[in-house]
Amino acid sequence: MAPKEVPPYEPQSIEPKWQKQWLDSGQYVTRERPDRQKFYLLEMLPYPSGDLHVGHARNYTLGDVIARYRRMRGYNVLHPMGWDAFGLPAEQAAIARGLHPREWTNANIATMRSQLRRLGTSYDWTREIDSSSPEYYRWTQWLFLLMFRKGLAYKAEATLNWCPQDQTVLANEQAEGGVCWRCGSKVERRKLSQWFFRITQYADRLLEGLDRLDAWPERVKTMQRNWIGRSEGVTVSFPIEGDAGKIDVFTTRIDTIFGATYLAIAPEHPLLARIIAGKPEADAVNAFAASVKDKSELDRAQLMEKQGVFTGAFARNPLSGERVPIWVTNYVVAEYGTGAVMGVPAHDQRDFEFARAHDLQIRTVVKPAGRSGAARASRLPAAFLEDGVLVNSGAFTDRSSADARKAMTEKLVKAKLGTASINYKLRDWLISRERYWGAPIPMVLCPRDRYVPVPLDQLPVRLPPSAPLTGSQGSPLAHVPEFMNTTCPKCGGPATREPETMDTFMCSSWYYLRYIDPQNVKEPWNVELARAWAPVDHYIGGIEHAVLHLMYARFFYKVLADEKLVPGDEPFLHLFNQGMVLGENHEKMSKSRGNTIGIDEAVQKYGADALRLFELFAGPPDDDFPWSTTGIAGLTRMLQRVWKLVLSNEDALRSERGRLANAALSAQGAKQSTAESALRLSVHSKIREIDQELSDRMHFNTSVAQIMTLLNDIEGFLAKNGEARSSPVLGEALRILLLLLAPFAPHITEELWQRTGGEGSIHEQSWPQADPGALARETLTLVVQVNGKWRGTIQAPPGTDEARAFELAKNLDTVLAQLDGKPVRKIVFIKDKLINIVT
RNA sequence: GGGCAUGUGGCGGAAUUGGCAGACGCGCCGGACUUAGAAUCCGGUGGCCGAAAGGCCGUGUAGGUUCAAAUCCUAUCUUGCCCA
Repeated sequence: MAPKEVPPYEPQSIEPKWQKQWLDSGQYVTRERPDRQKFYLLEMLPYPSGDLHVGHARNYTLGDVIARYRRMRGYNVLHPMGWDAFGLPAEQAAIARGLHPREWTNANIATMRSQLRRLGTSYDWTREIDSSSPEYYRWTQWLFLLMFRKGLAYKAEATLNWCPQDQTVLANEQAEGGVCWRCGSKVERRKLSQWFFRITQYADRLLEGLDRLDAWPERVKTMQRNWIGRSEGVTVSFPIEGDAGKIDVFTTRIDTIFGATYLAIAPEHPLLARIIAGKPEADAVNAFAASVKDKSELDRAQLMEKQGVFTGAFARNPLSGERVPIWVTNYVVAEYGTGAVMGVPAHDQRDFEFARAHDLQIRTVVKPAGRSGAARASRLPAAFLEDGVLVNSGAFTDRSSADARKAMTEKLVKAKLGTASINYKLRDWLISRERYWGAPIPMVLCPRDRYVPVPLDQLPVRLPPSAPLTGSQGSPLAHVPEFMNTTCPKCGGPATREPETMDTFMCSSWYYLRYIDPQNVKEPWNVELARAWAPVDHYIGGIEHAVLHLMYARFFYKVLADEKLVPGDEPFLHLFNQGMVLGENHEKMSKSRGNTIGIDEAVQKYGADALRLFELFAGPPDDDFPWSTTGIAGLTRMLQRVWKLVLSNEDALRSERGRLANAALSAQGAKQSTAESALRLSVHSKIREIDQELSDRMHFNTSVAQIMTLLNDIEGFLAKNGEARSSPVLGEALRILLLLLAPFAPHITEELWQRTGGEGSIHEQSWPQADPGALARETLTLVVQVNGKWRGTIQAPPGTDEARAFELAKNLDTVLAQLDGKPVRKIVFIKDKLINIVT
């Protein structure tokens, strides 16, 4: 039988056809199916920037492959999509172009939604959410009020991070290293009254939960642990000389207190003004403090030189009784700990550098265990940071660091000069923003009743349709009288609304719960449904949210768990951080570098299936890889070969389908030719290996390679066995090829399934099962080594013993030549694998 | 400075448990088809020696453990990330 003429493969026409069909038929709408095991698969909520490139396409493709695979495996899959639609860029665009943020956002959502559909993703679009819609932010406000009721939301004045570019305050996490997480501007310090969430109350639980997240990348957990920054130590008081006050310092190394030769305090320290009052040093101190305060946190953090001035005041060391000078320095930050540290130059590197620069005493009080005599301080090249044995420490001399810490703490506690305490780097989460495009904070300020929450039945507090957007002058809402002027829900008197909006990280801290019950108008979600679906089984997103979104969402979830609104206490079981797609020049893809490849462009040129395959094939999903124009062309070629192969051998596929079950094929194994058995071995071993990747390891690059190999094997089989075109083994191979390829390239497989008479959608078929009969081999290839070097292979039936293998091996010419009559000293034999002859 | 990653052909990468290094793809070389090209198909493709059979070398570098090391250990360098 001559190969049939086949029509050309035209992704541009078949792909949109199936995308429409899938959407119209509601094939991917998720229904409650208590009879099936649930699988909640989620990619991080995207911000509708309206600008998707092939790098963004990568994690949606990864997610879609998993979703399609799990459905074929019989899971009830929840795979939703929505928009993190509040946020600054919409407002900036409004200022720059006079567009309303709503219009700009809607246009971007429309673009991105169509781009995602054009990729062939299988989202349940009936659950789509828009965090900037009143139907959604009503519940964000509801959650704010829940926090308020639980005493977890409060308003307080503090010195905060202010981004001059974005004209708003930022949470600590969002100003890491002193720069704005969004725009990279240097952050300024401003004293303002703002709303906070008491995330610090959950610090220990956030830490403890990390230990149970086995399926999270270790580095994300480490980053969260570092950010929370728990340290155990002592808060110890240094009484100020000639003053009733005292300076509290926190230290994890109380054992070094006898080496404290000065105290360093932040320029913002509350007692500073008092201790310098009337002193000759006052002017110099004030000038220095002012110059430091002027600098941004970034400048302060990056300043190599440790600067400071003496205040003229002294304090008393509570254990040694020694008099220590108090300095104001630029390296102690008011926000951390108590805003003061004890300077122990011999045992802290920063103190060491500072002491060197300002000629302060360096006194060794801990020496390495087992060495006699303290090193001479003047000759120390650096501070000695480790634990050891105490010297020069009064009654504590000769004790170990650990011992001394215990004893000193006890003594200080008894004397009421210290307390054992735990310090965290984590600060409370600042959630108010001076911007328009966000969810209004549902609080009313009444002259009589102070802050009064808006009653739940009055939610949502709607954003006014417009507000003056200038990018300056504080909260835009404050300039909208219709919004601001209201009545107090408590006393009915005139009152004003809170003019600030919420951090958009609040919207994304709970959205995965809204997908579970997106149309609910009575509550944010139904608790029973949450029990059925939460937590998210597999979460895919970028490493940039390691601390931000992922910590906020965990905090929310724990609060909700306390309220019994969700099952368990961690929202995301398995976390996956995908790598980046770099430009063809191996640089990060960005507009400014001019190396971006848009989704539309790529789909137009190569088709969605080829794009998806390339994104998966180019490398393991957690590594970066560069875009390659010739690389993706190779995937188009592969799809063309699949197309031709299947259509020109349609008859084999049709005749096999439905008539011969796997079992029947296996039973007639004896009747199969060697070539047929070899083909079945290839087919069924691919099932097994692809299965393992899709459910465990997620290295889809090797799965795609397996499918390519299978394609090569089928073509090779046909090239050598032209007469086998009607073989049921060929039919089975083609059917399984299509099924295995379906999650990766959903359109071409759907089209071929239909063209070859398959019933229903290929995506609703069961995933193929590897047939153990096909995997059983008559002979295996054993590696033969002489002295650990490869010298050939032998064919032997499974279970061949050492003696027989040695017989076969020593007859190989290459082995004979190597043995060369030398006596065999030892044989290493690994059954069914290898024999190594040692001479 | 500390911690965690990372390093394999011309390129992307594979080798899941210590057991044939380089699967699969790209690129390149040769051939078929073609007036020619494109597309497609077939063959080759780590380096060195060799007509071939085959041999030697080879996973950043230097050591080590082992019958056997890309894989384990020690030191060191590169690049990246996090912390300071």
